[in-house]
Amino acid sequence: MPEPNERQRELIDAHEGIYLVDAGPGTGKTFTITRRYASIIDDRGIDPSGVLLLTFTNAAADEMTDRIIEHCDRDLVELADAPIGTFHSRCNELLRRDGLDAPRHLGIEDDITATTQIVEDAGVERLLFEEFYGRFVNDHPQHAEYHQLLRDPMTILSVLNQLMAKGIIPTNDGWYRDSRSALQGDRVAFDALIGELNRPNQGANGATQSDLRSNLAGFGRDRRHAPEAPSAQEIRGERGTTQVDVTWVHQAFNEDRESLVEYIHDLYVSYLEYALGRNILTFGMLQIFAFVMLCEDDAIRTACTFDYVMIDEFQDTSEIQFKLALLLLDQPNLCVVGDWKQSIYAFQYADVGNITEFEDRLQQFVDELNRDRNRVDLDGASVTSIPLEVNYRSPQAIIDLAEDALTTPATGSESIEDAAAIRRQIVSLTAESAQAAPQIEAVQAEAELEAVISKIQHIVGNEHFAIDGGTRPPTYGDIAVLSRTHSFGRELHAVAKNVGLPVVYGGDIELFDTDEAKLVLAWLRILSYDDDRGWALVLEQAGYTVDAIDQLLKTRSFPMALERFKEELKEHHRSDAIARSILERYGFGGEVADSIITTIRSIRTINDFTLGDVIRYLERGIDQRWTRSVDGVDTEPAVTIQTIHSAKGLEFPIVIMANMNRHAFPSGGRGGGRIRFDERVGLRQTHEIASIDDRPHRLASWRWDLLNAALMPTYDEERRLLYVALTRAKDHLVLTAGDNPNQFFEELPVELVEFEPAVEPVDLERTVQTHLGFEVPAQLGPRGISPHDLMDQSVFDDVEDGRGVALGREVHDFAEAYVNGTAKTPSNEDEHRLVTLIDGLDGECEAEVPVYLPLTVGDRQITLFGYVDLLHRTEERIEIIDFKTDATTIAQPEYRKQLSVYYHVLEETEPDKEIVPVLYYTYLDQREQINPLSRAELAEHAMKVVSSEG
DNA sequence: CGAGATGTGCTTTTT
DNA sequence: GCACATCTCG
Repeated sequence: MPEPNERQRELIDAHEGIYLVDAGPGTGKTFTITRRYASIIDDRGIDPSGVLLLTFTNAAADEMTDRIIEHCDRDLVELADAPIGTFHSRCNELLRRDGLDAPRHLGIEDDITATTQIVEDAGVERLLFEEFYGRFVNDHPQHAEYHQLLRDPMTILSVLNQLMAKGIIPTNDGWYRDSRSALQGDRVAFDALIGELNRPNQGANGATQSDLRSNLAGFGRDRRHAPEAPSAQEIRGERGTTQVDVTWVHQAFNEDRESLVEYIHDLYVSYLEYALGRNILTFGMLQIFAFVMLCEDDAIRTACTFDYVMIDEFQDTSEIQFKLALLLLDQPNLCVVGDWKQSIYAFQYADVGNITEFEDRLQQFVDELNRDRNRVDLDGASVTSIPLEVNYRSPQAIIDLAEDALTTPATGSESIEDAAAIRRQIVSLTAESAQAAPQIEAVQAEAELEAVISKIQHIVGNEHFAIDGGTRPPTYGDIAVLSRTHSFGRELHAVAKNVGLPVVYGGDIELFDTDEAKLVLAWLRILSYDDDRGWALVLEQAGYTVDAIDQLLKTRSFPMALERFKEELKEHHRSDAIARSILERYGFGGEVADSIITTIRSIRTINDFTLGDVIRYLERGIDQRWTRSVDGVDTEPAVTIQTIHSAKGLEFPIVIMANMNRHAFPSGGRGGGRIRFDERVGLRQTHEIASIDDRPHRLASWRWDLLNAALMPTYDEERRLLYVALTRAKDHLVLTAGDNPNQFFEELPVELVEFEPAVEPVDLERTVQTHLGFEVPAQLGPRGISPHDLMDQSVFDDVEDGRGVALGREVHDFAEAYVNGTAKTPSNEDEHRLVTLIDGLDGECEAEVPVYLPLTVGDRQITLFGYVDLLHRTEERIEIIDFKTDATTIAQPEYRKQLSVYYHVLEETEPDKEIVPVLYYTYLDQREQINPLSRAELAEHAMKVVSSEG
C-alpha cells in the first residue's frame, strides 16, 4: 500500500474547516478521500453516521465504500448504513424519511408517498412529460400563444430541468425565494458582457468593428422578424462604424416577459402536480423538493445535518447540489474535491463555476440561504486550497500535451484571448511515471478507420510501444480508442470486426434501432391494436414479399402460426414477459435481447404505464435514436472502444484519440428550443406569434436574435474533453484524424507520422432500412422513402406556420377516430370543419390507409410508403383527401408530390375508378383538387432524395 | 486588410 | 438553424 505524499497527507489529516482540493487526473484522488474518511472516523472516533460522502455515480459510491472498508478499523456492518452515496439517493432518502409533505411548502396540495417511484429512465421521463404536456395544452387555453409557438415539448422539458438544477422553483401562486429575479436575468453580468464584446478591436490601421457588431452582420438574414423590428443597418450603423449603439440591445433586454414567465410558471407547477398525482418523481424534482424541505423546516434540517461533508467530482455539481450540500452542513467542515479541467457534463447541468469560483459562490450561496434567517453557519471559516500536484499515471510529455490542449483554439477563427490566465489556473502536474520516453504520434489518413486498425496492429507486440515501465510489449487489451462520438466508435467496431481485430465496444448503442427491438415493437402493436405496421414487419420478417403483404393486409387473414402466437402472447400480463416470449420465438438471445428485456422491465413498473406507453416508448426510442447500454462480453483481451465521456476516471496503457475531425466537435449552440433560459439574459422566447393577413405566423424574435449575438458559443468544454481524453494514457498516445482534421489536431505540438494503412479499405456493407423497418443492403431491393421525404422542407421554413405541430397531430388523430366511430366530439374549429366535411360525404370512408408505391429510380427499385388520411369511395370514384392544418397554402406544390404518390397507388389498385386527389386545408376550410405528377416526375424527386443520402 | 455576402456541412455527450 | 470557411468588394 503506497504512502500518501505530502499534499495528500495534509488533506487526510485536515478535518476541520473548508477545503477546496484541486485533484487533477492520476493524482490519487480516491485514495486520498478514502484515507481522509478513514482518518476522521478512526482517529477522531467520529461515528460514520456523522460523515457525509457525496459522489456522482452509484458505482463511485460503491468503490469508495469498498476502499474505505479496506482501510479503516470499522467493519462492514458498521459501514453498511454509512451515508455514502449520490446526491440523488441522498435526496430520496431525506424526502422519504422527513419530507413527504415537502410540496406543501410550495403551496402544492399533494404529498410524496412511500410508494412514489423515481423515474430513472430519460425516455420514460420524456414520455411522461409529453403526456402531461398534452393535457396542459388542453386545460390551459389562455396560453394558446405559447402552445402554437412550440414545436417540440422536449425543449420545454429541458428548460424546466435546467431551472430545477439552478434551484429556480415555483410556488402555487408565485416563485420560491429568489427564483423570480433569476428568471429576469443578470443585468450586471450582461452589461459587463456587452461592454466587453462591444469594445472596438485593434486592427493594423487603427480601430475595427467590435465583435458584437461583427456578430450582428447577419442579423435578420434568412429570418422573418416582425415589421417593427429594427434592421441590421439601424442596429449596426453606417459602414465603418466600430461599435453597436446599445440602445437597441437594452430595448431587447428590457422586453416585457410577464406572459412568458406566467406560462412557464403555470407549466412548471402543473408538471410538479402531475408528477405527484401520478406518484412519481424525476431526478430534478427530488432535488428541488429536498432543497425546499431543508430550507423551510429548521427542525428537520438540524436533524439531518452532518459534522463532516465531503464531495467528490465537485466540478460536476449543479447549483442546487452546491446549495443542498451547504444545507446539510452542521459544522463548517466541508471538503470538496474536483478538477475544473475535467468538467465535461454541462449538458447535465454541471456548473464549472462551482469549482472555479468556489469562494465567491460559497459566500453568495450562504448569504442567499441566510437572508431571512440563519440556516448555514460557516462561522467565518476561510477556505484552504490544497492542490494535488503529483500525477502517478502518465509521463510528463503526455501531461504537458494535455495541458496545452486547454489553451488550443477549437476553430480557425477562435483566438484564445488570454492563454496566460488559463495557464495560471492550471495546477500543473508533475509526472511520477516510470515511462520516461512515451510515443506521442499524430496520424492522418483519408481512410481513418483503416488507419486506426492498422496502427493498432502496428502497436501490438511492438517494442517501441513497450509498457509497464518498458518491461513488455503491448497486447490488444492494453489499447483504448477514444472518440468524441458514439457513431465513430460504432463504425470502427464494425470495421474492426470485419478484419478480425479483437475489439469490444464499451459504450451505449441505439438499442431500439435493432431488429430485436423492432420485432418486439411490431408484436406489441399487433397485440394492442392489430396494427398494420406491426403485421407488415412481422410478415416481412417471415419472408413475404411486399405485394403479398399488401394482399394479406387487405384481406386480414394472416398465417395461422402467427395468429396462434398472437393468442399465446395475450396470455401474458407483463410487458417484459411478452418481450421475452417474442425474442425467444425468434431465437434472439444475445446481450441486445437482454438489454431490451431489462429496459422494458424497468419502465413497466412506472405507475399506470400501459402497453400503449411501452409501444410509444419504443417508437420514440427508434425515432430519436435513444441509446442504452448493452453489456459487452469480452472473452479475450480486446481493444476497448469508448466515448471520452464514458472513459472518464479510467486509464489505459495506450490511448488512441481518434476522430479528431471538424465534424466530431460540434459547435456550441445549445439546441434549438423556442423558449430558453440563460443566466445572463434570463428566460426568453426565441420566436413570437404575430398575425399577418389575419393568419397566425411564427416569426423570429428580433430581441432574442439581438441578445443571442452577445451570447457567443464557447469551446472550453471541448478543450476540457480533450484534456480528459489525453490524460487517460499511462504510456503512449496516438492522435488520429481523417481528411478534415480539426483545429486541435492541426495545432497541438505532436509530430505527424507518415503512415500508410496496411489494411485494405473495408467497404462496410452499407444498409438502409426498408419502410417496414428491417435493414437491407443499400443497393438492392425495396427502400423506404416516405412521400414526406420528397417534399422540399425549406418551403416550410420560409413561411413559418404558427399553428403548431401538436395541433396538426391532434386534428389528424381526431379525424381517424371519427371515421372509425371511436371519436369524441370535436374540440376545436378544425375538427368541427372536418366533421362537417366527413358527414357530408356519401359512400364509404376509410382513414389512415397504408399505401405502397414501387418506383424505378435510376437503376434501382424503391418503394414509397405512406398513409392516406381519408379515402372516400363512391360507385364511380375515389377521393384521396389529405388534411393540412397549416395557416398558409404556399406549400401546395410540395403537398402535390405527396398526393401524387397516393394517386398512383390507387390508380393501379383501383383501375375501374376515377381517382381524385384532394387537399383539404382545415384552417381555411378550403378544398382543392390536385393535378397529380407523373410517375417519371415522382421518380425524379425521389432521385434527389436517394442521391443526397449517398 | 477589413467588412460584408455567400456557400457548405453538420446537428454530441448521459448521472 | 447554425457556425465556419471562403469569396468579393472597397
